[in-house]
Amino acid sequence: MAKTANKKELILTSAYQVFKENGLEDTRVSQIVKKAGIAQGTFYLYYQSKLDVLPDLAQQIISNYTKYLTEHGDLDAGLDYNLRLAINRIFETNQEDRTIPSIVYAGITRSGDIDKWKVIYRPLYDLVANYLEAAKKKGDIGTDIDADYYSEFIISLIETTARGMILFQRTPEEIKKYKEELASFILNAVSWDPVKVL
Amino acid sequence: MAKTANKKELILTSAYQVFKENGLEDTRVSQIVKKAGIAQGTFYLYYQSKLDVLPDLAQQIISNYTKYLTEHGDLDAGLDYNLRLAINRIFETNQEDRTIPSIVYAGITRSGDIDKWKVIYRPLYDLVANYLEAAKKKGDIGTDIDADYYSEFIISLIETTARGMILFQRTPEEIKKYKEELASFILNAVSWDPVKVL
Amino acid sequence: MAKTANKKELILTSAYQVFKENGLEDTRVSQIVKKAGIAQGTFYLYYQSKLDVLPDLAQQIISNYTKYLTEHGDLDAGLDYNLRLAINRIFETNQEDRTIPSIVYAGITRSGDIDKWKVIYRPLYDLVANYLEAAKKKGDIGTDIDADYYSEFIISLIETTARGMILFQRTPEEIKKYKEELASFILNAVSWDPVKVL
Amino acid sequence: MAKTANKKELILTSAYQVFKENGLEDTRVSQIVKKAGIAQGTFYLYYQSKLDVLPDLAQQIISNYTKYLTEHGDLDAGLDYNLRLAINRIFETNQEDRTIPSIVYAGITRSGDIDKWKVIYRPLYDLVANYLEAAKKKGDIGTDIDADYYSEFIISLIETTARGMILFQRTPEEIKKYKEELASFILNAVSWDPVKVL
DNA sequence: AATGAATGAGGCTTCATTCAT
DNA sequence: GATGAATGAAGCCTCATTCAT
Repeated sequence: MAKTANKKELILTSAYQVFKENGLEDTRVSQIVKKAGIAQGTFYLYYQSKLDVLPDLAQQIISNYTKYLTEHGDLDAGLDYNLRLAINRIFETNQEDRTIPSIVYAGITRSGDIDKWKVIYRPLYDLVANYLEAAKKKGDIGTDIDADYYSEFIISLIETTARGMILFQRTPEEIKKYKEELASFILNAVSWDPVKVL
Repeated sequence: MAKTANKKELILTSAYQVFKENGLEDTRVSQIVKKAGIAQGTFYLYYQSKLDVLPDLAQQIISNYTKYLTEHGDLDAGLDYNLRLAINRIFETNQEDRTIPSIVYAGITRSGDIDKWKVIYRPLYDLVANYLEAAKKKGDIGTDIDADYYSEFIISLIETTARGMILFQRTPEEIKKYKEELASFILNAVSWDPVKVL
Repeated sequence: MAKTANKKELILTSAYQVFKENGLEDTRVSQIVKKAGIAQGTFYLYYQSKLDVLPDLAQQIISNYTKYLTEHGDLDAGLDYNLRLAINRIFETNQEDRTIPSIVYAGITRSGDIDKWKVIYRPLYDLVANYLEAAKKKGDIGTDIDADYYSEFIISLIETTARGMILFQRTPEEIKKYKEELASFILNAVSWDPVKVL
Repeated sequence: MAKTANKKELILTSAYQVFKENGLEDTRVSQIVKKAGIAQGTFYLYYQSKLDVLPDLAQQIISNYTKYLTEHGDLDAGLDYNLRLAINRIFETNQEDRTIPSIVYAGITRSGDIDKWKVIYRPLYDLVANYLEAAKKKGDIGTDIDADYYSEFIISLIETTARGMILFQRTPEEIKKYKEELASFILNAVSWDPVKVL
């Protein structure tokens, strides 16, 4: 039934908006259903609790990263370019929507279904791993690094640092500096030679 | 007054235990006071809410890291040695007590008093920055890296990765591998030359 | 229409099973329809609520008593024999299915249609009354007892006592003793002379 | 603290009144606390649910029977007198308050704590057993009857029959007749010789 | 400072019932 | 007749917080 997919979509969209407005803690199921224009009981037809929608939401967020980087990235442009693209995108997204770190972090932490999260992050990890493998072939970075582990470290570090920008309320100037230092740190980590901070 | 300090200590100790047993969400003030053997109202003489005790708890955890590394670290032993010491210590502590990531993260996220956190982490950041500066002087690592930023990245990355070990229930073998890769990643990031994974 | 009778039968059968498993309170219409393999709405085509099926269920239970006693009883065998037969049967049925007292009692208590219950019990009362009348003719029991009242007392007492066996979780030995004492009590009540407990 | 006993007493009193007005099913905890003039949460300091108060209520009801019979009964007056006193009292109490059978029956049925009920009924059983023993000594009734079992049967039968009066909405005339027949049934059951219905 | 009985707001969740298909 | 997604009223119960002692 088309209606079904529709209801779930409605819940997802409105849950995201309410989380954004009120934060995770202060979001009530009643607010979600009100915004979605559905009955209270309908919510429980699709999710068990407000936290239960987090994986689906995170799925969208992470997918958007992957989608954006796939569309705007350029394997030939070098690791440097693609890495900075990723940093910018993740920083900006977090900046625009301060609730994202909560959704993603709290979602992972509280979710009973941890395997879901592996699946969610997989495409993003693979994308970055591809960057690394391409750079290896071009001779830009060390051939002995393990792309699978390093891609995880890279994504984790970018996300964590982006989160810190929000938590500690960094100014735009500070953020700019952090992004540069972060890029240098990561590039150093993978490169044959240390990359100079510009 | 000794009594007063005693009560606060009691709350802290028992709060920690209850958090450990039940997790942050499922901890009730009533459980904390019960375990502490004090009256419900007494809790509010010292803390405003259960979340209000998190900074004090995190303070202890992070201080323990600093203390341990100060005692067991050795500036002359080289960055490699001290870094692996830090990784091991943080991984082990998280492994022994799975509630630590929640305490530290949720503490930061929910705390109204964000400046408190800067103070808490400062000594640990400084310690790692010292390692870097010492390594610079010895000519082990690049002189152009910014020790302040890099120390933050390093600590963040270790903590985030350690947390991942728990969340994704990594086996001891996997954890060992992760620790090695993580050390290599960080050492690469700061060194003149890439460090080979053993 | 055969289909219709079929659905009602399905509901009755599955309702009985669910009551048996979960008890009256904890039974949901959703469970009944699930077990019956029909749609939620279909239930309401035949019954107004879960309590509404109780009279039909009790009807079956009480009819089974009457049927069994009619088939296995023997007017010539004397009151003693038939009474013990009834006690055994009612005790055993209750023992096998602990939900029967609830069905019968709650059915009567909550049912709006009390006349239905008079009809349900009538055949069983009449059967016992027949036993008493036959015994009167044979001179075994007092001619001045009112068979209509006494048959009610007898059935009520057996059912109540049988229910007590379950509630108070009597052991098989205790139950045996209760059955004997109960038979003696009832036989004394109707006989010219007290009947000795064996 | 005197206050404590007070609150529990308040709950008990008002619960009884609300049960009486609305019946067991249609009673809400909110109604009980409103009538008691206490906060909703206070209720749960003393009872886990509305059903949880039933044993305490039944305790009072059964105790009242015992108390009344102890005060108005007369061992020397003979079993006949005391039995009719009990029948009258139980019938009248049930008649005055139609919710009593529900309280007592549902209380037993739903209570998790079945031992509580044994304690509640014990004094009443003992009282009737005493009547029987006294009658034995006077030679009024058979010496071979077991007073413990018979007293249970007698009380059960009176209560069940009294309940039937309400359920089937018997007229005062019918009730009178039932009481007589019931007395005769019970007296026959214990006597050396059948007692004539007057 | 310490106590702990009392408070009461309000979110969660269930589940009988409906009704468009 | 049959379906089952959707409804939404309504009651339970928790639990942080207070305050008289």
